[in-house]
Amino acid sequence: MVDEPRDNPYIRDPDLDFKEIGDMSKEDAKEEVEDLREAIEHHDYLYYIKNDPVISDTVYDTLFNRLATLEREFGLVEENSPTQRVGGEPLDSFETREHVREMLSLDSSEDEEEVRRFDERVRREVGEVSYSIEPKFDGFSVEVVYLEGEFDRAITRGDGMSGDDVSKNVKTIRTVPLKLNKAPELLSVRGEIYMPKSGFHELNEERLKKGKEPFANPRNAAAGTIRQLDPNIVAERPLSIFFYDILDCSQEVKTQRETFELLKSIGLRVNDLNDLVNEIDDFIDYRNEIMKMRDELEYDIDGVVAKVNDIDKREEMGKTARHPRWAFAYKFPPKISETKVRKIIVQVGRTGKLTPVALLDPVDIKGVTVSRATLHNEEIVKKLGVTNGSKVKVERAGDVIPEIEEVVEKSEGEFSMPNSCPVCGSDVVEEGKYHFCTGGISCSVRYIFYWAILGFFVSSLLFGKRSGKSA
DNA sequence: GTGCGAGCCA
DNA sequence: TAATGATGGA
DNA sequence: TCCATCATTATGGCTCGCAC
Repeated sequence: MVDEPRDNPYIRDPDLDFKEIGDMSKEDAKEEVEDLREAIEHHDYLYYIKNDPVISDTVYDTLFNRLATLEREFGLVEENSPTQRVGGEPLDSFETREHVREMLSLDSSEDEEEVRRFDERVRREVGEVSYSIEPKFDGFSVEVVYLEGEFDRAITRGDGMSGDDVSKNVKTIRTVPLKLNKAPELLSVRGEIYMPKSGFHELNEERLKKGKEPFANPRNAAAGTIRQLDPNIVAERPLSIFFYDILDCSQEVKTQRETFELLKSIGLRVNDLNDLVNEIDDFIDYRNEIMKMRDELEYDIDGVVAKVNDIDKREEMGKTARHPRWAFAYKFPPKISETKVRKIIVQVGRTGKLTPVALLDPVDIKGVTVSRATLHNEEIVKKLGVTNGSKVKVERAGDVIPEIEEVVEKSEGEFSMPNSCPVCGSDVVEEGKYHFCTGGISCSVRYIFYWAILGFFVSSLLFGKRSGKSA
């Protein structure tokens, strides 16, 4: 638990009878600024993280304004002062930065059997284990680094090795502390940024009033917000964060449980639905319990995660190129909707591979309009029996990728791959389960250069127009 | 002001 | 983000 | 046979920069 600062006059029943600025020396101001910062940090913690404020909003605002005034009048503005959350100059672009350690994604499935197989593999490799279990948040993850207990930087996941430095934007998030309490010298943590459902709805109402397009769903609103170059806009959007992992820490941590305890004790916001179990059955029950609560939560989740609690055992299990081998996400079943296939089209990829894609009557699946779904190859289309005009069940696999589940109502005819390439007209050949365009380079070249030529044409027009004007 | 591609998130 | 299929190792 | 890995394909929403 974060300690209450001692000998600070602005914690409980703050004295708001401030000295006249004209009567103060710079030393006086410095002292007061330090007390105010410490107090405001603490009040932020109580308000945003513990949800248990000890002063009213008006008193808070008074303290905040006093701090801003002193900083301005005496030239005491500092980067990690609470007053610096808001505002700042817009960036030209984001800098790319390396993570202290790679940020992997989790292996996952909706299938209970897969979860049991994961458990068997774990026990085969490292013996008896307990699992730390927690919800899987549907936001986007960032690395946040604290040095000497002070906020240093925040980096998006990117390709896992390095990402964009979005520090200025992340600093506007009230649930991200700028200073930590008794923190290790070096601490790099992973957290999930999200937009609370209520904030999302309020934001959309405001946007409608202003005649702007509402956002489609909280996740994309949050992801879009963090890509804003102007932190002032970010500051007005309701973002929040949960921290859940340590990437690097100068203090030894032995288990996932200790991770949560450490994060909490230094003032980082942690979700409280996590638990510890010894049996995989308990994890499966947990998933079903959380699934029932899903709609009542203030944030979107797309499943639950089990992590081997003991960190030595994790190291023993290691990782693959994409996932740690000691963790597994048990996802919720995707929402299934019915719609009609308007038409099956065939796309040609960079390598000349032909892929059938179903164009659908648009349906809304959990805040996303689905209007097309890949059918992978001819064999799969035939196995499913998808034809133009048939009624189908669609889901979003992993709540992301549209996928045709089954045909509900067939229609006339049968799909087959065209004999000639829909892009260049060359012959099409079969290679295993796939079809390829024999136009080879000339097809893909034509495909790519079509745009290049168009671009050249347009730019030469433009060039002609400009030189005409200047002449 | 609008539209489109690139590049990002999942 | 997911699914697929080829490939290579145990 | 089982498993992991790789390359390739695919979706939708969002912001930004640039062209018009």
